[in-house]
Amino acid sequence: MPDVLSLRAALLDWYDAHARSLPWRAPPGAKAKTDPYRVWLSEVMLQQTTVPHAAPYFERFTARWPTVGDLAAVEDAELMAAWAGLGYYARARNLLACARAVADEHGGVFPDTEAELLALPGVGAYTAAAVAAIAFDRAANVVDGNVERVMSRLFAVETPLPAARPELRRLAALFVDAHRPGDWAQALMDLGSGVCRPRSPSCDRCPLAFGCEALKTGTPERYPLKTKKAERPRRQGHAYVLIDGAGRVALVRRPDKGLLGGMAGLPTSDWGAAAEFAPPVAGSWRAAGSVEHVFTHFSLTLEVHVAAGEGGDFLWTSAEQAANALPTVFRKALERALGTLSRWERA
DNA sequence: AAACCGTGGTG
DNA sequence: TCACCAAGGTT
Repeated sequence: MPDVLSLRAALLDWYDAHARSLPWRAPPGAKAKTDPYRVWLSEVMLQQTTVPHAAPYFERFTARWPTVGDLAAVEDAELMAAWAGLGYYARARNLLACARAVADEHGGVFPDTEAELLALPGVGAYTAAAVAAIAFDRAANVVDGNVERVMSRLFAVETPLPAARPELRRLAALFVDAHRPGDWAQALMDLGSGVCRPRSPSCDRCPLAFGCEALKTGTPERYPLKTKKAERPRRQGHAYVLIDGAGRVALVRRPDKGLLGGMAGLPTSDWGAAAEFAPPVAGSWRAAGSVEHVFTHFSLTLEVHVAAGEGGDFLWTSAEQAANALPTVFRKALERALGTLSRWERA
């Protein structure tokens, strides 16, 4: 059994020397903690999202909305447009709901306990613990995918995920301490992302190698064990790009719930095993080829169609503004349509 | 509690 | 190529 105290000391020492510098992070041991607003915003953006993908969004958001009060005052559509491309759009809806809850119910100040944080929209067990530890120095058990992987390897846990979650959480709790809880959480995540990686872990650079049970087995990358995932079904659909004389594009606002909820979108058919061509308005529609997109739980082929037209119950938006406000699947379709149009015009 | 919910990088 | 993966939360 690895010695918890030695491992703790080794990882904190390693963090002091090797901590990544990130836009939302205070240096190791810093007396002035990061603004809770910035910690919270970064944690929400980083849910299931890589640092390189989230970082530019974080910079834009904090430049535009420096405080939680500024964010709370933003219009829904403006926030959804700013989130476009980051994915998991429920996060953006909950982000706004959370900012408004902090503004209206907490006097514009983030609560500093895990329980109160957990009650906020879009803040689950992980995010509540992370904000409590990093922004408020609370001894919270911060468990994310990195921590699960590190624990599963340190203790060579043979139970596969997701069944192993409770056990991994108990193991992680063994290390939680009132001494530097925020640094501890971030040290574990830096270790998980840079050293104890899912594939080809760098055990030769690992400060915890001396106590790692998985390393002793000779195949540390076997951990954590996982149960097989179901395969992704394939769906088909049509997307309709209607363009008026001023070069504006007809967009719709998608329903708040469900896939891409609350986002601007192109008019489309239903998506299923097969899709019927039924454009939203009559006109001389021309086929512009297709685009592929992969969502979490299905793959989609979208046949793109273009026509000239105007009026109707649409949000008429300049092509440039549309490209910036649309989720990626529709941005692909729009680019396909515009590229095809310019080829036709040259011919 | 299993299913749903995006995107881009990677080997 | 494509399956896997990333600082999860909600229903």
